[in-house]
Amino acid sequence: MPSASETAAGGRRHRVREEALAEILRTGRRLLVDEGPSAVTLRAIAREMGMTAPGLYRYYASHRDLIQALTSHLYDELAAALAEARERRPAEEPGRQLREVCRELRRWALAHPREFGLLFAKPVTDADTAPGSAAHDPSWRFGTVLLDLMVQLWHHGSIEPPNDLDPSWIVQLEEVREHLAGEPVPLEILYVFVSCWARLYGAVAVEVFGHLDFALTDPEPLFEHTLHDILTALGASDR
Amino acid sequence: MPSASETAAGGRRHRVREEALAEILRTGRRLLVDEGPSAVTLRAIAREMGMTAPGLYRYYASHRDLIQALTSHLYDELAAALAEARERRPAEEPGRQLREVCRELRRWALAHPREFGLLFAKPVTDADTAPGSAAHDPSWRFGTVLLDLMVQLWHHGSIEPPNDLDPSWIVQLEEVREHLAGEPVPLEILYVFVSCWARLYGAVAVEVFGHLDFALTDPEPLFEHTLHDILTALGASDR
DNA sequence: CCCTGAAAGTTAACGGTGTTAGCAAATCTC
DNA sequence: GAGATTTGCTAACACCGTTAACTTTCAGGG
Repeated sequence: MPSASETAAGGRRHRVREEALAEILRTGRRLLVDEGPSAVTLRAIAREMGMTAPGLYRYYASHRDLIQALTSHLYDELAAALAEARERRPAEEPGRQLREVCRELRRWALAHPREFGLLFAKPVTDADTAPGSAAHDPSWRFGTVLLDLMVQLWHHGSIEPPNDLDPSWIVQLEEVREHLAGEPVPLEILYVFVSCWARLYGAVAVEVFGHLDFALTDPEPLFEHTLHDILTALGASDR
Repeated sequence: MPSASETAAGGRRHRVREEALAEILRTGRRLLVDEGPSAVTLRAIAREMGMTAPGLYRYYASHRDLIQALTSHLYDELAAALAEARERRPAEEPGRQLREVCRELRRWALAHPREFGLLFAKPVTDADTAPGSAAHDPSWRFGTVLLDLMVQLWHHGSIEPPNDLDPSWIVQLEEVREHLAGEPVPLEILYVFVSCWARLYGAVAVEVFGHLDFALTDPEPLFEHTLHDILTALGASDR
């Protein structure tokens, strides 16, 4: 029988372990923010926590795993921030909700550029995110906030589907469809979703990665223009 | 007086040095492509070249400098590829030229994702590219290929300037204007250029960085759609 | 022709990194 | 309290960037 000091979350031992796991990630993130990705080192994290590097192997099997866990955590944090932004507008107006969510994505990215870089500049920058890896699910938890909202928008608004849908896409789009709860979404509509996501990602990335610095100090108006285009494509014009 | 074995490029000694500099970069790039950015290491490069790591310091002052030189070289290669693509269409049709150049940018990025990542996912991923650093000029040599073509397009075509140009942009845009040869370009037109660059970068980056993999196997039609939008905004519709 | 001096490359070493093996202590379970 | 499990340690290995000091190579001037 479990000891009396247990909580609902299953065992005191288990609880302090969870706290240690969290502190490792917290420390790693602080290093990431303060000194850049190359400073997120097992020894540095251990040093900051007052322990030695090999001790961390009781919590993460490798440096790679630790970074992956941090990535997952950040995806969740971003998804939570987006969900919170969504709630700032009534559910009856998914257009306004989506606008708020897109703005929050940009806001979060600008406020946390290092974290954004870890999440969204990765697959090519270093180790490959395997299809079934631990970073896959969290990335979906993030993306679903956007996709679900687009589905709502599809119900409320009037998306005009493209007339020329490349047949090679159908296979992959059907896999995406399975990830969406509720009634099935037409593939043409999914195409619009994907193209809007591409546009949104591009608008945020080009700014956060510094590829507008050569010309603009404040790209916000440009982003707002892009956002307007996106919402129009989704049948949710300015009001 | 110089020895008889000299070539036009100034001294045999100097020539073998240039070749060594080039081989270092070549080797570093091969490591980048074959094993990822974290494998581009002084010791690995030296090992592949049959020498020892400290020897490389006769050529580059630090690992950072070497990476920066590699970055510059890749910017130049990309710029050359774009220029070559431009020449595939007659100068009288800057619209077709620009389309070819944009396609070549995507082609190059997909064929060299690691290199693209080094060039275009950097400022946030690690060390900061200082404003006056050596990577600044090469990045301009690349960007100018696009900007010059847009200027040509402005002369030939009909770009409709936006009616609401944020006043805070004027200062920075004027700095961009100085980098362009020939007659001065109106700031409103420059705004269109910048917004098209943002769109182009986003379209390529979202694909190369793998953020369409969840949905699409072949994003080319999506890119072509984006490209059509870009050319339309520049007053160079499909034909 | 040899002599000089710069350039190129070497080895040895320092502190940093991820990672493994083996051990000691603390803590939970019975 | 005894046994088992978890947690953290130290020592060590291979790799990294970087520096210092040394040797070798070799172009060029007297």
